[in-house]
Amino acid sequence: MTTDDRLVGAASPTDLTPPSREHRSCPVRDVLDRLGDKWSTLILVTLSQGPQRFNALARAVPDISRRMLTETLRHLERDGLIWRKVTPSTPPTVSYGLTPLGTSLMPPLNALIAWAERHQPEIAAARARFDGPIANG
Amino acid sequence: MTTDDRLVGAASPTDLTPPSREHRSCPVRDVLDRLGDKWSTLILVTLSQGPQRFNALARAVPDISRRMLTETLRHLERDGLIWRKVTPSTPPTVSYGLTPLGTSLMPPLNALIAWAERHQPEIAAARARFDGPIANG
DNA sequence: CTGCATCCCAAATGATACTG
DNA sequence: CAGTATCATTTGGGATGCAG
Repeated sequence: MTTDDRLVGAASPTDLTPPSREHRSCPVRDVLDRLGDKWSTLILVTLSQGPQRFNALARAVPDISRRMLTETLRHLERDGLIWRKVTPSTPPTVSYGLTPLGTSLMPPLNALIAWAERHQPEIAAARARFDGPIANG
Repeated sequence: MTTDDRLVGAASPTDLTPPSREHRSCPVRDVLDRLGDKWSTLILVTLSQGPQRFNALARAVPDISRRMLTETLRHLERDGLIWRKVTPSTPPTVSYGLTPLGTSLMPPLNALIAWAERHQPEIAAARARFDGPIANG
């Protein structure tokens, strides 16, 4: 086995079921895919600063459409990373915030963000090196 | 400012350029998006076990097509996370491996994977709680 | 063995209008 | 205010065949 079992949803050694299709059952990939879905990380980081209402989030995450905001919030809520509280006033207000589970995700997530920040110059340099030769012929 | 500046590509306080479009210039989001592109993480983890040849990677990452494997490897190479070495034999062989930069990404990445593994039961439970009421009416 | 080009379909996402 | 529904577009990604 050359691939990390944690990421491909390895079957037990005695289970010879061919992995030809539907590896989606791997829980780790499941979580990572969610974080990679373009908006989740941004929303989690925003909420890590404190609970926010729907429109506040929409304003805080500039390019997101209400459709995507709603959908992403639902996913995060479903996974137990954020809570949703409806105050039945008129007009009704809905606020969102991190759950303890969501809060526990922030340290590793921030570590990744810190890595990205820190190594951004190296990445930019690598890209310049990679892209440059094309211009030179 | 309610949103984390690191993730929305904040301009300097004196730069009032409206952020209405094209936030893609944020380097941190740029990196996170790359990690979220479904295959990059899997390839990085596989390569963290040592250099691999193209077909070995194709076999190690079960569901990937050659097209996606090539493309993802190119992206990672461009970003300086992996190297690519061509041995001009017949038939030619090409091997890939982590660069020091790529290696430096593994600790935070593994931390995130560890979080996902560790909290997977809680996430599954949260989903069951969220999905359950639908069946109950 | 590697990898690029093409075709094609499915999923993701934005825009917009409507509802409670 | 906080969504939901629909439409149109963009993008991701698989299959396949060709080339070095």
